[in-house]
Amino acid sequence: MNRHIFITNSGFPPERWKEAFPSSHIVSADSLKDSASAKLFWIHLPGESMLSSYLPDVISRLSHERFVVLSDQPNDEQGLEVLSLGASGYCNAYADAEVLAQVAEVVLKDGLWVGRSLLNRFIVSVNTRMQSVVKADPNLNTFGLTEREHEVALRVARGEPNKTIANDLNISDRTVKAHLTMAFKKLNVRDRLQLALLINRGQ
Amino acid sequence: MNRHIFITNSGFPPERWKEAFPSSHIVSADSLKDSASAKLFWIHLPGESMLSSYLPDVISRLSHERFVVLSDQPNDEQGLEVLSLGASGYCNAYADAEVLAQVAEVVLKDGLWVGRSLLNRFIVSVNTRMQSVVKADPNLNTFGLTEREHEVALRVARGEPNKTIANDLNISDRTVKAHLTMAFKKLNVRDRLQLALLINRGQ
DNA sequence: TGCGCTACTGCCCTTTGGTGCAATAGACCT
DNA sequence: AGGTCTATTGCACCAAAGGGCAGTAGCGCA
Repeated sequence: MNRHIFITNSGFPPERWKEAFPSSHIVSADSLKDSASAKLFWIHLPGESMLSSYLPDVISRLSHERFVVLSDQPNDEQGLEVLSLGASGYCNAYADAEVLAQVAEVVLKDGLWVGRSLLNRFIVSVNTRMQSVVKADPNLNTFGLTEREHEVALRVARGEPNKTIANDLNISDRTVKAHLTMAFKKLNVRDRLQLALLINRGQ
Repeated sequence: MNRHIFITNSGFPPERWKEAFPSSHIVSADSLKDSASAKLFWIHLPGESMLSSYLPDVISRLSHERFVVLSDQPNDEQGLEVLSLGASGYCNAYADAEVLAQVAEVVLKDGLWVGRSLLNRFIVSVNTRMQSVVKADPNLNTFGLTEREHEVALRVARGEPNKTIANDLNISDRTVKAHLTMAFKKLNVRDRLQLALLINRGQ
Protein backbone atom coordinates (compact mmCIF):
# COMPACT_ATOMS: atom_id res chain seq x y z
CA MET A 1 0.00 0.00 0.00
CA ASN A 2 2.38 2.59 1.17
CA ARG A 3 5.65 1.18 0.09
CA HIS A 4 7.72 0.77 -3.02
CA ILE A 5 7.91 -2.54 -4.83
CA PHE A 6 10.83 -3.38 -7.05
CA ILE A 7 10.25 -6.12 -9.58
CA THR A 8 13.36 -7.85 -10.81
CA ASN A 9 14.50 -11.26 -11.95
CA SER A 10 18.09 -10.35 -11.58
CA GLY A 11 19.90 -11.82 -8.63
CA PHE A 12 21.72 -8.67 -7.76
CA PRO A 13 19.43 -5.72 -7.32
CA PRO A 14 21.46 -2.59 -6.78
CA GLU A 15 21.52 -1.83 -3.10
CA ARG A 16 20.77 1.75 -4.03
CA TRP A 17 17.16 0.71 -4.17
CA LYS A 18 17.20 -0.21 -0.53
CA GLU A 19 19.22 2.87 0.17
CA ALA A 20 16.67 5.10 -1.51
CA PHE A 21 13.66 3.35 -0.03
CA PRO A 22 14.66 1.34 3.05
CA SER A 23 11.20 -0.10 3.52
CA SER A 24 10.77 -1.22 -0.06
CA HIS A 25 10.08 -4.75 -1.20
CA ILE A 26 12.01 -6.55 -3.89
CA VAL A 27 10.18 -9.34 -5.64
CA SER A 28 10.59 -11.48 -8.73
CA ALA A 29 8.23 -11.09 -11.63
CA ASP A 30 6.84 -14.57 -11.01
CA SER A 31 5.98 -14.01 -7.41
CA LEU A 32 4.15 -10.82 -8.20
CA LYS A 33 0.53 -11.20 -7.24
CA ASP A 34 -2.14 -9.67 -9.39
CA SER A 35 -3.60 -7.93 -6.41
CA ALA A 36 -0.34 -6.38 -5.31
CA SER A 37 -0.64 -2.78 -4.34
CA ALA A 38 2.06 -0.26 -3.72
CA LYS A 39 2.82 3.40 -3.63
CA LEU A 40 4.89 2.89 -6.72
CA PHE A 41 6.13 -0.04 -8.79
CA TRP A 42 9.60 -0.21 -10.22
CA ILE A 43 10.24 -2.71 -12.99
CA HIS A 44 13.80 -3.75 -13.58
CA LEU A 45 14.78 -4.41 -17.18
CA PRO A 46 17.99 -6.38 -17.26
CA GLY A 47 20.34 -5.97 -20.18
CA GLU A 48 19.17 -6.01 -23.74
CA SER A 49 16.64 -8.70 -23.13
CA MET A 50 13.70 -6.50 -23.80
CA LEU A 51 11.76 -9.58 -24.88
CA SER A 52 8.64 -7.85 -25.93
CA SER A 53 6.59 -10.28 -23.92
CA TYR A 54 8.13 -9.83 -20.51
CA LEU A 55 7.35 -6.20 -19.88
CA PRO A 56 3.76 -6.19 -21.17
CA ASP A 57 3.14 -9.28 -19.11
CA VAL A 58 4.33 -7.71 -15.90
CA ILE A 59 2.52 -4.50 -16.63
CA SER A 60 -0.76 -6.28 -17.25
CA ARG A 61 -0.59 -7.65 -13.73
CA LEU A 62 -0.17 -4.25 -12.13
CA SER A 63 -3.78 -3.40 -12.84
CA HIS A 64 -3.05 0.10 -14.00
CA GLU A 65 -0.93 1.16 -11.08
CA ARG A 66 1.76 3.66 -11.80
CA PHE A 67 5.17 2.24 -12.55
CA VAL A 68 8.68 3.24 -13.44
CA VAL A 69 11.04 1.17 -15.56
CA LEU A 70 14.66 0.85 -14.53
CA SER A 71 16.98 -0.22 -17.30
CA ASP A 72 20.47 -1.61 -16.97
CA GLN A 73 21.33 -0.17 -20.35
CA PRO A 74 19.05 2.74 -21.02
CA ASN A 75 18.64 3.98 -24.54
CA ASP A 76 16.18 6.10 -26.37
CA GLU A 77 14.45 3.36 -28.31
CA GLN A 78 13.79 1.33 -25.23
CA GLY A 79 12.67 4.40 -23.38
CA LEU A 80 10.21 5.23 -26.06
CA GLU A 81 8.78 1.73 -26.04
CA VAL A 82 8.54 1.73 -22.29
CA LEU A 83 6.78 5.06 -22.14
CA SER A 84 4.34 4.07 -24.83
CA LEU A 85 3.50 1.07 -22.70
CA GLY A 86 2.36 3.44 -20.03
CA ALA A 87 5.36 3.88 -17.79
CA SER A 88 5.51 7.05 -15.76
CA GLY A 89 9.25 7.05 -15.77
CA TYR A 90 12.31 5.54 -17.34
CA CYS A 91 15.79 5.72 -15.90
CA ASN A 92 19.05 3.98 -15.27
CA ALA A 93 18.83 1.04 -12.87
CA TYR A 94 22.03 2.20 -11.27
CA ALA A 95 20.94 5.73 -10.67
CA ASP A 96 21.89 7.30 -7.36
CA ALA A 97 19.57 6.80 -4.44
CA GLU A 98 19.05 10.52 -4.50
CA VAL A 99 17.91 10.39 -8.10
CA LEU A 100 15.55 7.50 -7.42
CA ALA A 101 13.94 9.47 -4.64
CA GLN A 102 13.60 12.34 -7.04
CA VAL A 103 12.00 10.14 -9.65
CA ALA A 104 9.50 8.82 -7.13
CA GLU A 105 8.60 12.29 -6.01
CA VAL A 106 7.98 13.49 -9.53
CA VAL A 107 6.01 10.45 -10.62
CA LEU A 108 3.85 10.42 -7.52
CA LYS A 109 2.90 13.96 -8.30
CA ASP A 110 1.62 12.95 -11.72
CA GLY A 111 4.85 13.87 -13.38
CA LEU A 112 6.81 11.91 -15.91
CA TRP A 113 10.50 11.16 -15.68
CA VAL A 114 12.33 10.99 -18.96
CA GLY A 115 15.98 11.41 -19.85
CA ARG A 116 17.04 14.60 -21.47
CA SER A 117 18.34 12.84 -24.51
CA LEU A 118 15.06 11.10 -25.18
CA LEU A 119 12.99 14.19 -24.75
CA ASN A 120 15.25 16.13 -27.03
CA ARG A 121 14.59 13.56 -29.70
CA PHE A 122 10.89 13.92 -29.16
CA ILE A 123 11.16 17.61 -29.66
CA VAL A 124 13.29 17.37 -32.75
CA SER A 125 11.08 14.75 -34.26
CA VAL A 126 7.86 16.55 -33.61
CA ASN A 127 9.36 19.80 -34.73
CA THR A 128 10.33 18.47 -38.11
CA ARG A 129 6.81 17.40 -38.86
CA MET A 130 5.24 20.62 -37.70
CA GLN A 131 7.07 22.95 -39.97
CA SER A 132 3.81 24.37 -41.21
CA VAL A 133 3.12 25.58 -37.72
CA VAL A 134 6.53 26.36 -36.31
CA LYS A 135 8.24 28.67 -38.68
CA ALA A 136 11.70 27.69 -39.64
CA ASP A 137 14.54 30.01 -38.88
CA PRO A 138 15.95 31.14 -42.25
CA ASN A 139 19.56 31.08 -41.21
CA LEU A 140 19.35 28.06 -39.01
CA ASN A 141 22.55 26.81 -40.51
CA THR A 142 24.67 29.86 -40.71
CA PHE A 143 23.54 31.26 -37.37
CA GLY A 144 23.76 34.72 -38.86
CA LEU A 145 27.49 34.46 -39.20
CA THR A 146 29.49 35.35 -42.26
CA GLU A 147 30.86 32.49 -44.28
CA ARG A 148 34.29 32.69 -42.76
CA GLU A 149 33.03 33.10 -39.22
CA HIS A 150 30.80 30.13 -39.72
CA GLU A 151 33.64 28.02 -41.06
CA VAL A 152 35.77 28.80 -38.04
CA ALA A 153 32.88 28.30 -35.64
CA LEU A 154 32.17 24.85 -37.02
CA ARG A 155 35.74 23.79 -36.43
CA VAL A 156 35.67 25.11 -32.90
CA ALA A 157 32.48 23.14 -32.41
CA ARG A 158 34.42 20.05 -33.32
CA GLY A 159 36.98 20.81 -30.66
CA GLU A 160 39.84 22.09 -32.77
CA PRO A 161 42.28 24.58 -31.24
CA ASN A 162 42.95 27.90 -32.92
CA LYS A 163 46.34 26.89 -34.21
CA THR A 164 44.97 23.92 -36.09
CA ILE A 165 42.18 25.95 -37.57
CA ALA A 166 44.64 28.61 -38.66
CA ASN A 167 46.83 26.06 -40.39
CA ASP A 168 43.91 24.36 -42.10
CA LEU A 169 42.57 27.61 -43.45
CA ASN A 170 45.99 29.06 -44.20
CA ILE A 171 45.39 32.14 -42.14
CA SER A 172 47.02 33.43 -39.00
CA ASP A 173 46.15 32.53 -35.48
CA ARG A 174 45.13 36.13 -34.95
CA THR A 175 42.56 36.03 -37.71
CA VAL A 176 40.93 32.98 -36.27
CA LYS A 177 40.56 34.87 -33.03
CA ALA A 178 39.07 37.82 -34.85
CA HIS A 179 36.43 35.66 -36.49
CA LEU A 180 35.67 34.01 -33.19
CA THR A 181 35.33 37.30 -31.39
CA MET A 182 32.68 38.30 -33.91
CA ALA A 183 30.95 34.94 -33.65
CA PHE A 184 30.84 35.20 -29.86
CA LYS A 185 29.19 38.58 -30.04
CA LYS A 186 26.67 37.57 -32.68
CA LEU A 187 25.69 34.42 -30.86
CA ASN A 188 25.94 36.01 -27.45
CA VAL A 189 28.22 33.45 -25.92
CA ARG A 190 31.20 33.85 -23.64
CA ASP A 191 33.78 31.54 -25.10
CA ARG A 192 34.50 28.71 -27.50
CA LEU A 193 33.05 26.10 -25.22
CA GLN A 194 29.63 27.70 -25.13
CA LEU A 195 29.84 28.22 -28.85
CA ALA A 196 30.48 24.52 -29.32
CA LEU A 197 27.57 23.59 -27.09
CA LEU A 198 25.29 25.94 -28.96
CA ILE A 199 26.22 24.63 -32.38
CA ASN A 200 26.08 21.00 -31.30
CA ARG A 201 22.75 21.23 -29.57
CA GLY A 202 20.13 18.80 -30.70
CA GLN A 203 22.45 16.73 -32.83
CA MET B 1 24.21 33.99 -8.37
CA ASN B 2 22.33 31.85 -5.98
CA ARG B 3 18.78 32.98 -6.30
CA HIS B 4 15.81 32.63 -8.58
CA ILE B 5 14.92 35.37 -11.01
CA PHE B 6 11.40 35.71 -12.34
CA ILE B 7 11.06 37.70 -15.53
CA THR B 8 7.63 39.16 -16.15
CA ASN B 9 6.05 42.20 -17.71
CA SER B 10 2.78 41.55 -16.01
CA GLY B 11 1.89 43.81 -13.14
CA PHE B 12 0.59 41.07 -10.93
CA PRO B 13 3.09 38.32 -10.51
CA PRO B 14 1.50 35.47 -8.59
CA GLU B 15 2.60 35.69 -5.02
CA ARG B 16 3.15 32.00 -5.16
CA TRP B 17 6.48 32.78 -6.70
CA LYS B 18 7.56 34.62 -3.60
CA GLU B 19 6.00 31.91 -1.53
CA ALA B 20 7.97 29.20 -3.29
CA PHE B 21 11.22 31.16 -3.31
CA PRO B 22 11.15 33.92 -0.72
CA SER B 23 14.51 35.31 -1.72
CA SER B 24 13.76 35.42 -5.42
CA HIS B 25 13.90 38.52 -7.58
CA ILE B 26 11.15 39.63 -9.89
CA VAL B 27 12.20 41.82 -12.79
CA SER B 28 10.74 43.10 -16.02
CA ALA B 29 12.10 41.89 -19.32
CA ASP B 30 13.44 45.34 -20.04
CA SER B 31 15.38 45.71 -16.86
CA LEU B 32 17.02 42.36 -17.34
CA LYS B 33 20.73 42.84 -17.69
CA ASP B 34 22.67 40.71 -20.11
CA SER B 35 25.06 39.77 -17.40
CA ALA B 36 22.37 38.68 -14.99
CA SER B 37 23.15 35.44 -13.26
CA ALA B 38 20.90 33.25 -11.23
CA LYS B 39 20.40 29.76 -9.99
CA LEU B 40 17.43 29.52 -12.29
CA PHE B 41 15.50 31.88 -14.54
CA TRP B 42 11.75 31.80 -14.84
CA ILE B 43 10.18 33.54 -17.81
CA HIS B 44 6.56 34.51 -17.51
CA LEU B 45 4.51 34.27 -20.69
CA PRO B 46 1.35 36.29 -20.32
CA GLY B 47 -1.75 35.17 -22.18
CA GLU B 48 -1.71 34.23 -25.81
CA SER B 49 0.74 36.90 -26.73
CA MET B 50 3.46 34.52 -27.66
CA LEU B 51 4.70 37.08 -30.12
CA SER B 52 7.54 35.07 -31.52
CA SER B 53 9.91 37.94 -30.86
CA TYR B 54 9.50 38.42 -27.14
CA LEU B 55 10.61 35.04 -25.88
CA PRO B 56 13.64 34.58 -28.15
CA ASP B 57 14.71 38.08 -27.24
CA VAL B 58 14.59 37.41 -23.53
CA ILE B 59 16.26 34.06 -23.96
CA SER B 60 19.08 35.52 -25.96
CA ARG B 61 19.89 37.76 -23.03
CA LEU B 62 20.17 34.93 -20.58
CA SER B 63 23.39 33.84 -22.23
CA HIS B 64 22.37 30.23 -22.22
CA GLU B 65 21.54 29.88 -18.58
CA ARG B 66 18.87 27.38 -17.74
CA PHE B 67 15.34 28.67 -17.70
CA VAL B 68 11.78 27.60 -17.18
CA VAL B 69 8.80 29.14 -18.93
CA LEU B 70 5.66 29.86 -16.96
CA SER B 71 2.57 30.26 -19.07
CA ASP B 72 -0.71 31.83 -18.04
CA GLN B 73 -2.51 29.60 -20.52
CA PRO B 74 -0.39 26.55 -21.12
CA ASN B 75 -1.04 24.44 -24.17
CA ASP B 76 0.84 21.81 -26.05
CA GLU B 77 1.76 23.88 -29.06
CA GLN B 78 3.24 26.62 -26.95
CA GLY B 79 5.01 24.07 -24.83
CA LEU B 80 6.57 22.52 -27.86
CA GLU B 81 7.80 25.83 -29.14
CA VAL B 82 9.13 26.80 -25.76
CA LEU B 83 11.01 23.57 -25.32
CA SER B 84 12.48 23.76 -28.78
CA LEU B 85 13.76 27.19 -27.83
CA GLY B 86 15.78 25.51 -25.13
CA ALA B 87 13.63 25.77 -22.04
CA SER B 88 14.28 23.24 -19.33
CA GLY B 89 10.70 23.35 -18.19
CA TYR B 90 7.23 24.52 -19.08
CA CYS B 91 4.42 24.83 -16.62
CA ASN B 92 1.45 26.83 -15.47
CA ALA B 93 2.27 30.26 -14.11
CA TYR B 94 -0.21 29.69 -11.34
CA ALA B 95 1.14 26.39 -10.19
CA ASP B 96 1.34 25.76 -6.47
CA ALA B 97 4.42 26.91 -4.65
CA GLU B 98 5.06 23.28 -3.92
CA VAL B 99 5.01 22.41 -7.58
CA LEU B 100 7.32 25.28 -8.44
CA ALA B 101 9.81 24.05 -5.91
CA GLN B 102 9.51 20.64 -7.47
CA VAL B 103 10.12 22.04 -10.92
CA ALA B 104 13.20 23.87 -9.73
CA GLU B 105 14.57 20.78 -8.11
CA VAL B 106 14.13 18.69 -11.21
CA VAL B 107 15.53 21.27 -13.58
CA LEU B 108 18.53 22.04 -11.43
CA LYS B 109 19.35 18.37 -11.53
CA ASP B 110 19.48 18.44 -15.31
CA GLY B 111 15.94 17.23 -15.61
CA LEU B 112 13.21 18.56 -17.83
CA TRP B 113 9.73 19.46 -16.68
CA VAL B 114 6.99 18.85 -19.17
CA GLY B 115 3.27 18.36 -18.85
CA ARG B 116 1.87 14.88 -19.22
CA SER B 117 -0.33 15.83 -22.13
CA LEU B 118 2.51 17.28 -24.10
CA LEU B 119 4.77 14.34 -23.49
CA ASN B 120 2.07 11.95 -24.52
CA ARG B 121 1.84 13.73 -27.81
CA PHE B 122 5.54 13.42 -28.27
CA ILE B 123 5.33 9.72 -27.67
CA VAL B 124 2.49 9.14 -30.05
CA SER B 125 4.02 11.28 -32.72
CA VAL B 126 7.44 9.75 -32.53
CA ASN B 127 6.21 6.24 -32.11
CA THR B 128 4.42 6.22 -35.41
CA ARG B 129 7.53 7.05 -37.32
CA MET B 130 10.54 5.67 -35.57
CA GLN B 131 12.78 3.47 -37.59
CA SER B 132 15.95 5.43 -37.36
CA VAL B 133 18.50 3.35 -35.59
CA VAL B 134 20.75 4.96 -33.05
CA LYS B 135 23.40 3.17 -31.13
CA ALA B 136 23.01 3.23 -27.40
CA ASP B 137 25.76 4.44 -25.16
CA PRO B 138 26.32 1.87 -22.42
CA ASN B 139 28.08 3.79 -19.70
CA LEU B 140 26.52 7.11 -20.30
CA ASN B 141 26.62 7.94 -16.66
CA THR B 142 29.84 7.41 -14.81
CA PHE B 143 32.54 7.45 -17.48
CA GLY B 144 34.75 5.75 -14.92
CA LEU B 145 35.27 8.99 -13.05
CA THR B 146 35.11 9.43 -9.31
CA GLU B 147 32.08 11.15 -7.96
CA ARG B 148 33.80 14.48 -7.61
CA GLU B 149 35.47 14.29 -10.98
CA HIS B 150 32.15 13.46 -12.55
CA GLU B 151 30.46 16.35 -10.84
CA VAL B 152 33.03 18.78 -12.13
CA ALA B 153 33.01 17.24 -15.59
CA LEU B 154 29.26 17.64 -15.89
CA ARG B 155 29.51 21.30 -15.10
CA VAL B 156 32.26 21.78 -17.63
CA ALA B 157 30.03 20.01 -20.12
CA ARG B 158 27.45 22.68 -19.49
CA GLY B 159 29.96 25.37 -20.29
CA GLU B 160 30.75 26.64 -16.84
CA PRO B 161 34.18 28.19 -16.21
CA ASN B 162 36.38 26.87 -13.43
CA LYS B 163 35.75 29.82 -11.18
CA THR B 164 32.01 29.29 -11.19
CA ILE B 165 32.38 25.61 -10.53
CA ALA B 166 34.75 26.30 -7.67
CA ASN B 167 32.30 28.71 -6.08
CA ASP B 168 29.36 26.40 -6.51
CA LEU B 169 31.19 23.49 -4.94
CA ASN B 170 32.91 25.59 -2.33
CA ILE B 171 36.35 24.45 -3.32
CA SER B 172 39.28 26.28 -4.77
CA ASP B 173 39.92 26.95 -8.38
CA ARG B 174 42.99 24.77 -8.12
CA THR B 175 41.01 21.76 -6.99
CA VAL B 176 38.66 22.04 -9.90
CA LYS B 177 41.66 21.95 -12.16
CA ALA B 178 43.00 18.91 -10.37
CA HIS B 179 39.76 17.01 -10.91
CA LEU B 180 39.69 18.04 -14.52
CA THR B 181 43.25 16.95 -15.12
CA MET B 182 42.28 13.50 -13.87
CA ALA B 183 39.13 13.47 -15.97
CA PHE B 184 41.09 14.42 -19.07
CA LYS B 185 43.49 11.55 -18.56
CA LYS B 186 40.79 9.00 -17.84
CA LEU B 187 38.72 10.00 -20.81
CA ASN B 188 41.73 10.60 -23.00
CA VAL B 189 40.82 14.10 -24.11
CA ARG B 190 42.96 17.20 -24.48
CA ASP B 191 40.92 19.92 -22.87
CA ARG B 192 37.57 20.98 -21.46
CA LEU B 193 36.05 21.52 -24.87
CA GLN B 194 36.63 17.95 -25.97
CA LEU B 195 35.40 16.77 -22.62
CA ALA B 196 32.20 18.68 -23.14
CA LEU B 197 31.74 17.27 -26.61
CA LEU B 198 32.32 13.76 -25.33
CA ILE B 199 29.82 14.05 -22.53
CA ASN B 200 27.25 15.76 -24.68
CA ARG B 201 27.62 13.51 -27.68
CA GLY B 202 24.43 11.90 -28.85
CA GLN B 203 22.35 14.39 -26.93
C1' DT C 1 34.62 57.98 -56.06
C1' DG C 2 33.49 57.09 -51.53
C1' DC C 3 31.10 54.24 -48.11
C1' DG C 4 30.35 49.89 -45.91
C1' DC C 5 31.25 45.10 -45.29
C1' DT C 6 34.39 41.26 -45.05
C1' DA C 7 38.90 39.30 -44.58
C1' DC C 8 43.26 39.45 -42.80
C1' DT C 9 47.23 40.64 -39.69
C1' DG C 10 50.63 42.58 -36.16
C1' DC C 11 51.63 44.23 -31.42
C1' DC C 12 50.61 43.89 -26.91
C1' DC C 13 48.06 42.95 -23.02
C1' DT C 14 45.01 40.33 -19.59
C1' DT C 15 42.59 36.36 -18.23
C1' DT C 16 41.86 31.29 -18.23
C1' DG C 17 43.25 26.94 -18.57
C1' DG C 18 46.28 23.07 -17.71
C1' DT C 19 50.09 20.85 -15.20
C1' DG C 20 54.29 19.46 -12.40
C1' DC C 21 55.73 19.17 -7.64
C1' DA C 22 54.53 18.78 -3.01
C1' DA C 23 51.83 18.46 0.98
C1' DT C 24 47.75 17.57 4.31
C1' DA C 25 43.85 14.91 5.64
C1' DG C 26 40.04 11.59 5.96
C1' DA C 27 38.13 7.04 4.50
C1' DC C 28 38.77 2.39 3.86
C1' DC C 29 41.11 -1.99 3.43
C1' DT C 30 44.65 -5.65 4.91
C1' DA D 1 49.75 0.32 11.83
C1' DG D 2 50.68 0.83 7.02
C1' DG D 3 49.09 1.29 2.23
C1' DT D 4 45.86 3.02 -1.17
C1' DC D 5 42.43 6.10 -2.81
C1' DT D 6 40.16 10.43 -2.90
C1' DA D 7 39.77 15.22 -2.01
C1' DT D 8 41.91 19.29 -1.18
C1' DT D 9 45.20 23.26 -1.84
C1' DG D 10 49.49 26.31 -2.65
C1' DC D 11 53.18 27.85 -5.71
C1' DA D 12 55.03 28.40 -9.96
C1' DC D 13 55.18 28.06 -14.89
C1' DC D 14 53.71 27.89 -19.55
C1' DA D 15 50.34 27.67 -23.21
C1' DA D 16 46.07 29.09 -25.03
C1' DA D 17 42.41 32.06 -25.51
C1' DG D 18 40.37 36.52 -25.95
C1' DG D 19 40.38 41.21 -27.22
C1' DG D 20 41.81 46.45 -27.84
C1' DC D 21 43.99 49.30 -31.28
C1' DA D 22 45.44 50.02 -35.71
C1' DG D 23 46.28 49.20 -40.41
C1' DT D 24 45.91 47.01 -45.33
C1' DA D 25 43.10 45.26 -48.98
C1' DG D 26 39.28 43.56 -52.01
C1' DC D 27 34.43 43.76 -53.28
C1' DG D 28 29.90 45.62 -54.32
C1' DC D 29 26.87 49.36 -54.43
C1' DA D 30 25.02 54.19 -54.55
